[in-house]
Amino acid sequence: MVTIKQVAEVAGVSFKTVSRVVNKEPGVKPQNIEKVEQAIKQLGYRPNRAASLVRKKQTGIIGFISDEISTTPASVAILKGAQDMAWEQGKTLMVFNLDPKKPNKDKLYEECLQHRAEGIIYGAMYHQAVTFSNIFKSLPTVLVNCISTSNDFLSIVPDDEQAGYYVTKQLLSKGYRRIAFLNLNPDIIAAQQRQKGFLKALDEFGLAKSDYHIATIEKVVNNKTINITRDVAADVLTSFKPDAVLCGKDLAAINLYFEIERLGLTVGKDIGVASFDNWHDIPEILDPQLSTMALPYYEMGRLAISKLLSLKTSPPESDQSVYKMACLLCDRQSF
Amino acid sequence: MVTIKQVAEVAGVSFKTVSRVVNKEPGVKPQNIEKVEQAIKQLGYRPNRAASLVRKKQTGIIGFISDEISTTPASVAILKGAQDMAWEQGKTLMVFNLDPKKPNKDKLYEECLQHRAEGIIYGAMYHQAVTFSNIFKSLPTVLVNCISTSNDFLSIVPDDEQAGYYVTKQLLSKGYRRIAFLNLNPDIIAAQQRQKGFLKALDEFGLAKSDYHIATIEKVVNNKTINITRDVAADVLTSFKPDAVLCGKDLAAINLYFEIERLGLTVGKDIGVASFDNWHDIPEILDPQLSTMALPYYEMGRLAISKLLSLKTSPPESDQSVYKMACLLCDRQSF
DNA sequence: TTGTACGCGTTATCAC
DNA sequence: GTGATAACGCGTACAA
Repeated sequence: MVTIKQVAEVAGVSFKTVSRVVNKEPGVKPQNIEKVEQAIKQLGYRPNRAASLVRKKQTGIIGFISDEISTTPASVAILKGAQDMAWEQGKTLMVFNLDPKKPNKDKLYEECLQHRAEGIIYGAMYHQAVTFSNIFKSLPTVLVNCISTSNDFLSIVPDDEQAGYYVTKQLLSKGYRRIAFLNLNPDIIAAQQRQKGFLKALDEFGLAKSDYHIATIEKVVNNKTINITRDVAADVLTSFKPDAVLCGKDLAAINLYFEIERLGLTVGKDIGVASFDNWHDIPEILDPQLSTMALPYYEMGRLAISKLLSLKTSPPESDQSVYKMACLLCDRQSF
Repeated sequence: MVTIKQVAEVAGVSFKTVSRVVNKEPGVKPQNIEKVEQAIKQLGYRPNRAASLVRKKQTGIIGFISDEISTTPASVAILKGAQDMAWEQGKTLMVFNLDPKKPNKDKLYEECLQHRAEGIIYGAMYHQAVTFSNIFKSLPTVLVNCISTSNDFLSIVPDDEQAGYYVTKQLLSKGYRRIAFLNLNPDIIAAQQRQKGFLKALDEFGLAKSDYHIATIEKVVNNKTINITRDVAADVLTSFKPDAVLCGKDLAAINLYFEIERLGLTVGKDIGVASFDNWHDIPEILDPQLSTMALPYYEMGRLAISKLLSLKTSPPESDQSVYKMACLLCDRQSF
């Protein structure tokens, strides 16, 4: 490997001058800059990142630990947001994924420490509460899409209550008055908060208990969540007869569309449909295209980096701060 | 930050002995190992990876450059496979994503070089031909899900021809004799190769031209691919009247299911459906569940690392080697 | 504007 | 078994 000294020799200057050119420090004769740059090109020199990191106190590395990257697009979007923002801020993201077979957060955190990361982002695949060991206190840490069970980290989560509230208000303001909510597993945070928002919106419009219906489209069997949208939708559509259905996730909305068509109804005409996620290409492949509350994963990833960087300059106001990010409605044709 | 020397002082040994313990080198008195480990714990010492990398020749770092991580699950699965295999081999993956707005492979490659990566994996989101500059020759490089336009890199791609051939044979052996192939954009490699396999299987069964039908479900307008499955399916189903449909991707199979139901037919009973991808949760959310050719992205990621590591010990047999990985049928209930 | 001496935290060599 | 000492490639401080 070519070193700074070899470049110096070829360029006919001291290696320090080369260092100055490489790091764009001011105060080098243009003539010498030229000479050095020529030598660099000629020899194919690349700065050795590791060597420079030893000397510098700031490594510019941020560790990103993800709880499971493959199953949902959520963690991917978060990662992308974080990566983009990190890049813009001149930082490098080191990404580590938990092994789903034997998840060991501490081991990955250890890895980050060894790389002298300046901070850690922990991203979860769905909005949940996670328990962290004390080792996580070693560095500034920001949680994304999850909160800590002991409430001691800065967290960035989607504002699921706002999402439930907003989309319900939109349905109501378009005239729908008999809404069924096919919610996710009620044990998860998102489901609880969305339901809260849903009820709040209904309440504001003065709707009675008989005007809405809430059902669950997920069943947990042996720790595995299974999707029962098809059956639940069939039941709710025929018995409750809603004029609009709010669905817990875009994927399940596929099932819902099928049931609605089977009953001879048309989505967006006979019955309104709204959903949550804005999951990849799903909303656009459906006919009519699905109006859905987009979960702001990308923006959450971006914000995580900003917050992390500002954490380092100014300590957090309180031990617990949870940033709830507003969700936007992707307005299409389903209601 | 705690250094090896501080540990040595606390443990009452020389810093080289600490280094030996940390790196698990043999030849240290058990007594001293104990002392050192105690001191490490007490001080909270973590080895400085950067410093170690300066001295070692092998950095253990592999660069992973992905052309666009967010749009498709493909690159995510490839990444995960690569990450798992790298971890098993004691290597660290440094992940870089191309900026879709201004993709600059060379810049990211440069980054990898500066980190003294030992090799590079370049992953694409769909099976395509990519052009690389000469800088990519600097390190052992393996391409995944793409080939080089100049055929000078080891590539790992799905065997789309085999996939098309295999799934068609399965359809035929189940008795289907009038098959429509709703293929992807014919400009992409996957579409071409699958069609080749499709035709080969039909030929082996001695089917005439009138017994099959090929249509395209993607249209390119202003460099944007749009999905026209719904219309194409409606047309093909009513005019050609197939007894089975082979669909280019799971997402489009959703549209196909809708059209089939609309015509009063039942998937898996009146008409067989097969597809390609095994895209996340889609095949399982459909009713009946979709039988589809799984693209072996995860395994491709794993193989990429293996091949990369073996490249370093033994140079490639020839300049161009393309590994085509077989696709497996995920047999469910749609045919 | 340029160069020298030194140190960063670690691994490698070799003598004890 | 152990520990000086050198070396890795580079940044910092300061002198020239």
